[in-house]
Amino acid sequence: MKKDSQFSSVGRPRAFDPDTALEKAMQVFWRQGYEGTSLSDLTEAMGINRPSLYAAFGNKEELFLKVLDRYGSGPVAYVMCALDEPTARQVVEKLLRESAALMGDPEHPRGCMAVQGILCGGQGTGYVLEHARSRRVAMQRKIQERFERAQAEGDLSAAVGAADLARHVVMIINGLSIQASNGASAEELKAAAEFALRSVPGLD
Amino acid sequence: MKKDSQFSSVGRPRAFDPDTALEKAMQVFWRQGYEGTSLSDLTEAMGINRPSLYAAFGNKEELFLKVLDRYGSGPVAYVMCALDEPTARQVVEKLLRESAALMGDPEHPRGCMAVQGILCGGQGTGYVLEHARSRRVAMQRKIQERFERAQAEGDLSAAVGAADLARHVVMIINGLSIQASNGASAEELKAAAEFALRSVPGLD
DNA sequence: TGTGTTTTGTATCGGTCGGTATGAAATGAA
DNA sequence: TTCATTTCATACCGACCGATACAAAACACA
Repeated sequence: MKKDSQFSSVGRPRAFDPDTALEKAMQVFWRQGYEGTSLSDLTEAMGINRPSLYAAFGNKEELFLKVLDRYGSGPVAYVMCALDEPTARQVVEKLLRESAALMGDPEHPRGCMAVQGILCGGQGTGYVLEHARSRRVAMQRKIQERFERAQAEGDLSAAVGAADLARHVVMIINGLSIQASNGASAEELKAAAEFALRSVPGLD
Repeated sequence: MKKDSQFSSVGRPRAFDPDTALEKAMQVFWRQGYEGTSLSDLTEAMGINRPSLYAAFGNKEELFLKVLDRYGSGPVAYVMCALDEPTARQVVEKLLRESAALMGDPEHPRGCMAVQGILCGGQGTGYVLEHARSRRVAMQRKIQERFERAQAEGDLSAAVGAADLARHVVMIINGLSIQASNGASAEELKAAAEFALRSVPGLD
């Protein structure tokens, strides 16, 4: 019985901060994708050596899943936050504007990590690919449920399908991601979000 | 001075058809992406061995570029074809409907190859990545120029920016691609295209 | 039947991949 | 000081990567 993931006061203390190391790993995966990132890339960026990485994070797959968690609760936390907006219109506004802002932010790599780093993949990447895909689907479902609530509360027309609208919004966000990786500037992304916002039907 | 790419009547005849081999290669790259596809995957799918592949197509990079050409003049030829429609509205309709049809077609891998197989990439894939990106940008520009013509011809409101509209349409198409790789059915993709079509502004 | 030419199959190249064995170094406890 | 425990750094593992060397095989031509 090992007491893993529990920091122990005995033994040699680790010479790195797991949280900042995870942040560095996220940057690399974000920029290069899962398959495009080698362990050498990771250890160099994280400032640690291989055995330390495996001891702290398991292996490359598990590290990426941890990075995905961090990504969801960090840079794209605005998604869940946007669902708390009072009306469907404000939810969509916040989703699109924050997405454009994030993907145009020069501080991060371009585009969405869950799109950038995961779409493609050979046979060895089945598990990671499936995991990230289910995350994207889950996000879309959350948005759909929010729209269903909005219809029940009366601030969204019942004429449009909540599933259709949610899918449309997610498509716009993913479109923004690809525009960003195509080299679109922050201003262009902002303009694209506003343009799409003007065209979404059913939002009072 | 070698006379390459010219079929010579002398010497042992090749035992495979380069065109069908290229088709097989496209299927694999489409499904697995550039980095996710190994030479063993390619030779197995194409039914040829390594030296034959190199003699006929150069190397992995050149093969992928040839596949990209084939992709543009084959499965996605409808894009250039759609630009010949008489009005901007019909152009957009054809673009979105054909995109949804292609990406939902169970005969091909899901999604768009230029998105699926190229977005992510490490340092070694710079040239291929840049090439495919410039293709996506060029396609968007073609669509923009078509809209500018439509504005000059009067079937598209001058109130909307041609660049904005073109970018929006491309974003929808790319969004469809990601929906497809998320597992959306052909019917869902069709519905998504119709929904987006209803919401595009400026189309009479 | 040779002879030159091109493709074929096999076997292999150096390099890099993800993942580890091993022992030294650094701590708290005894 | 000594020991148990944990992390550190080095060096290495087999497997696979993209790419080739080499010679046998299959053709046209003489």
